[in-house]
Formats: sequence, C-alpha cells, structure tokens
Amino acid sequence: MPNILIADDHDLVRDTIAAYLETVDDFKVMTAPTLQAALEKMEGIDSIDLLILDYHMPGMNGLEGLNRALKSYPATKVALMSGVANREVANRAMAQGAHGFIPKSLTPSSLINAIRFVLSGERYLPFDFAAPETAATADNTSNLSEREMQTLEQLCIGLSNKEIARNLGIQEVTVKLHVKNLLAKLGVSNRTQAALLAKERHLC
Amino acid sequence: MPNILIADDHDLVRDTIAAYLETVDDFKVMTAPTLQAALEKMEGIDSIDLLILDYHMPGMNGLEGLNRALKSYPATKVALMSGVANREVANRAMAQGAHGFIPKSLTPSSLINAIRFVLSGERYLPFDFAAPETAATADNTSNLSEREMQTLEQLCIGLSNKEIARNLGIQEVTVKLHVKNLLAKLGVSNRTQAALLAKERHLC
DNA sequence: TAGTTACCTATACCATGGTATAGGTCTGCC
DNA sequence: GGCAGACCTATACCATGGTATAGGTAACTA
Repeated sequence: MPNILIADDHDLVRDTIAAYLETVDDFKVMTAPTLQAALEKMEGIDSIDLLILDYHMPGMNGLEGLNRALKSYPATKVALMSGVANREVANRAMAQGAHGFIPKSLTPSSLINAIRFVLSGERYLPFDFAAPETAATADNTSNLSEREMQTLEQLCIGLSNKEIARNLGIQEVTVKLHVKNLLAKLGVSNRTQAALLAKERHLC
Repeated sequence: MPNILIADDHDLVRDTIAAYLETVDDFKVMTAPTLQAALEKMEGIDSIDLLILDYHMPGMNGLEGLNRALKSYPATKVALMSGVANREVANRAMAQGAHGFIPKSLTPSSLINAIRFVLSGERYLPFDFAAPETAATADNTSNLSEREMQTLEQLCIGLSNKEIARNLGIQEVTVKLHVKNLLAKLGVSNRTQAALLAKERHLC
C-alpha cells in the first residue's frame, strides 16, 4: 500500500484529492499545507513513496522547493502539481529531476494513472505539456543556426564570450549576438541555464 | 585486435609509443600529427577503438579538441595524453567525458595497462592525478561551508546572484562573496563551470 | 581572554554578459 | 532584380558577475 503525501495550501483542493485517492485506490494519503510542513512530516515517516508538491505554496519559492525535496529525500518520488504552471515550468521541473508533473486540469482518472505511473518508476509528463515542448524545445535544437550550435557547445564547457570568440575566429560582439539569440531560442535567461539545458539534452 | 590512433605532433614521441604498443601487445596502431589529421583519418576507418590525443597539439585548443573528438565519434574511446597537464586539466578532461588521461610520465607497462583498461570500458585516471584530486576536489565538496553549498545549489538551477540573495534572505553582495569563494574552492573560473561541475558530481 | 572560523555587510572597481540598433556581406530563391 | 535569411561587425548602454579591502557579529576553542 503506497504512501502518498500531498502538500497544497488550498485545503479544499488538497483534502478532496486526498479523499479521492483513498477511496479509489489502495493509497494511504497524508497531507500538509506547506512545504515546510511536508518536509517535517516526512522526517517522522520515512516510508513516503510519493510526495506531491503544489507549485504555488508557502515555502516553494518557484522550483527551489522542489529541489530541496528531491535532495532531502532521494528515495522518495517527487511530483510537482500546479494549476497555472505553463510548459516551461513543467519542463524545467522535469529537467531538475521531478518524477512527475501534474496539472490540475488532469481528470481524476488520469491522476490515478499518473500516480501509478510514477510509483512504478516511470516519469510522468502529460502529453499536452510534453508535445508542445517537443515543438518548442527539441525543435529548438534544430532552430539553432550552425554558429549558434557551435557557440552553445563552447558555452557547455563554461567558456567566456572572449574565449569562444577566439576559438571560432570571430569578434566577441558576434559571440554575444549568437548567445543572445540562442538564449531566446532555448527559452532560458542566461548562459548557465543554457549550458545546463544543453547538457540535459545531450546537445554537447 | 584493437585499433588505436595516436595523435601527437612530436614525431619521436608518437612513433616510439606506436612502435612499442605494436610490439608489446596485439594492438594495431595508427598515428596522426594533428587533431585535424586524426579526425580525417578516422573518417576513412570507422573502426578505431581508442583515440589518444596529445593535449598540446595543433588544433586542440585546450580541451575543445577533446570535446570535438568525443562528439564526432561517440563509439570511440578517447583518451587525453599530456606531458605537462596538471591535475586540474586531467580532471576537467575526465569531467568532459574523456575515457582516460595519460600523463607522459607513465611507465610503458602502465601505459599498456591503461589502454587495456580503457578498451575494456573502464575510465582511467592515474592514481597520482586521482588521489590529489580527491584531496582537492571531492574534498572540495566538504570544504564548502553550508552557505556556499546552498549558494551552489541555486547556481545549479541557473539563478542569478540577485535571485539567490532573495531566496536565502541575504544581500546580493554576500552571495557574490559566497560565489567567489566557492569558485576558488572548486577550482573553476565562473559560475557556469561551477554549475556544470556540481551537476557532474551530483552535488545538486 | 584571545584567537579562529563562518557568516554577513559595505563600498568600490573593473570585467563580463546581455540588449538594442544599425548596417554590411553573402547565398539562395522567386 | 529584389527579397529573405544567416552571418559578421560596430557602437553604445546597462545589468550582472567577480575581485579587493575592510569591518562587524556570533560561536567555538585553546
């Protein structure tokens, strides 16, 4: 009987989901209203199989809370749940190691599926979020021009614009241009994120 | 009979090593004087099992050449060889995916061992380089103070100093201090490299 | 008590990174 | 010919990142 801990600050949402899960399937469900409370609860019970975190909830601080949870309890699957989060958040969460992403628009039966999926060791990202991601993300790779790809490759070694310019035999300004365009195409906001993303997707 | 390609611009070094390898063990050895030449040679023969690259050699451009080789021929093991490279280079090479690091101070019999090691699928880093690395690198992890670790974790998500400051509830200047200290302790020169290194070592 | 270490802050400086605008070359295409 | 897209460069501006120096607090230790 899998143990699930749901953390969400909306009592209604949290408790109805919990109740639903308990009636429909053989889940043992606990709840917490904040990230803090969830983590504290986990200290006592170390047999939580799945932790579901609301994206908007005291203590989450964007994806930082997710990260904390993942780090603190490596044996526990952690899924992010959100009503408003867009594709980018979903994908960044997955890239950071989340085991699942649960939009609140999911139907209850799909939720059950998702949870079973995650508990079985798979990672779950709904098609609606995954598919456009492929169009806006994997596509991103091919969107990159040749020079931008070369620039990205060097970014991935942690080189500075100046070094990249030297290596490619062009001016530093030009590198800056490539970097700027490449950041936009990848949908990230600085070179470190670009490097991380590229590593994640084995682009270098 | 494993195929080995040695690329080094010093004819003497290259050819004597090649000859030695051929007499001592059942290696088929080819040679090239530059990275360019090596990569061209590999196009023709796609059955090279091990590519040994001299760190100082036309076309290498630091570790960029290593990266190019690794990327171009994912099926081929690539080892970096160097007479002068220090621990940091060795470890950065390994972190970038090199299958082995061969200091020229290695004894010929150790070289054979190293090559066999790499060919068998292991990754080879001589103890002299690995041990101090543990003292200066894995140790690095524990060298980090708590705040520095927290800062590093956020660096790994690609956050800016300002964001990190907000998340930790401290001033941006303080974050800069932590970042600066942490870069020094990790032996890297900017935040992107720090993030990459941390990811590599699963520190976040 | 004095010394040490981690931590936080301040001020200041310079290097690097990222944005904006504009204009040039070259290639391929209608 | 005219158009579009990839590429390169220039100038300039502002934000961010990294370094240096100095000083303050708290906790632990010889």
